[in-house]
Amino acid sequence: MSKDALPGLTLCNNAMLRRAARKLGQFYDDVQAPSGLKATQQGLLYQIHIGGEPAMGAIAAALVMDLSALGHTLKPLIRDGYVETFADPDDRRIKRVRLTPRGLVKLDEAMKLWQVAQQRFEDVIGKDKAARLRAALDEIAALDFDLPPAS
Amino acid sequence: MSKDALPGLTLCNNAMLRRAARKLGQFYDDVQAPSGLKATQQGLLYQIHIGGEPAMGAIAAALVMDLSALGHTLKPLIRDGYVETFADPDDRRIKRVRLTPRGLVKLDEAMKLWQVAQQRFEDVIGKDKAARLRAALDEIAALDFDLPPAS
DNA sequence: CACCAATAGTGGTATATGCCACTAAATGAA
DNA sequence: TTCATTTAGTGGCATATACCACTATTGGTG
Repeated sequence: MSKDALPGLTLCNNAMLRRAARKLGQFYDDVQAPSGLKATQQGLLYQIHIGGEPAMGAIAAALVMDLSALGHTLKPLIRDGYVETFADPDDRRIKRVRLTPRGLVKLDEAMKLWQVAQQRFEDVIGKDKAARLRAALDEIAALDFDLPPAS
Repeated sequence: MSKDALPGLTLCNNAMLRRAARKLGQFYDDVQAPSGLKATQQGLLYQIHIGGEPAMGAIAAALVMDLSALGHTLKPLIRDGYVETFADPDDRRIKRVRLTPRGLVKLDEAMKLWQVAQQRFEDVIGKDKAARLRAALDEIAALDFDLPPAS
């Protein structure tokens, strides 16, 4: 069997997803670079902002992200003074997160650039297609792969 | 706790893409774990396999990945003896990559698990929808965001 | 030939993410 | 109340990825 006959990685849903994520991530990062925030950081700040002093676990769940990964990602943002954490008074296991005033300003700044990137992407790909894509991606993020055997 | 009233990050194409990539990546990784390879590594081995001793730059281009990122990602695979590199005799700047016999065996093993993950995902999401999704993702990976140079 | 610009990779540094082992705090019995 | 269990985070380690500065080659030019 010749290698040339083998199907490319175009068939792998996961590989395609990652590849597109790299491409789009580079684009959004590029546009948002002047703010000093990566697109991921801007998204995280936004999530915290609209979350109402969310618990770390809540953020991680919303972003379908490992809790420890969230903790690591948060560190540069805390170091730079954009977010701060505090223990929930009713349950000291819970650590809540909020933006600092400085973080709020920075988020504002980054959001303006985000709009530019978002707009340009949708101009290029088409608004409808983008909406359909997001719907599909949302569905994937919500999937449950668990096999339904004994329980 | 439904904060779905606010314009969540569901609107950001990039955030949605990353989130779905995390989710799907975790699933594929999980299924492929018994092989000892991450899904990304399996994809990379596969790309090398079908590439015919590709140059590093060619791999990076195919995967829409930074060249230096590829170099770093390759290191564990070289360390574990799955791939090896050699200089192109006609152009010593170029470094070509190939699978070792051991790498080929490992790829075979991982591909069997990949099929399981791939199959299960498509069972859950629907084969048509998966195909359409891959097409959209392929399109994104091929986009050119450069502003028209107004020449 | 001598030089300079373009090309291909390397290494360092930083963020993004995941898993695992471990700690602390709350919970649910016994 | 006491103790096992569950829940929420932390820290360490490893891979994934990007950008930048730097090196080694190759090619084109005067």
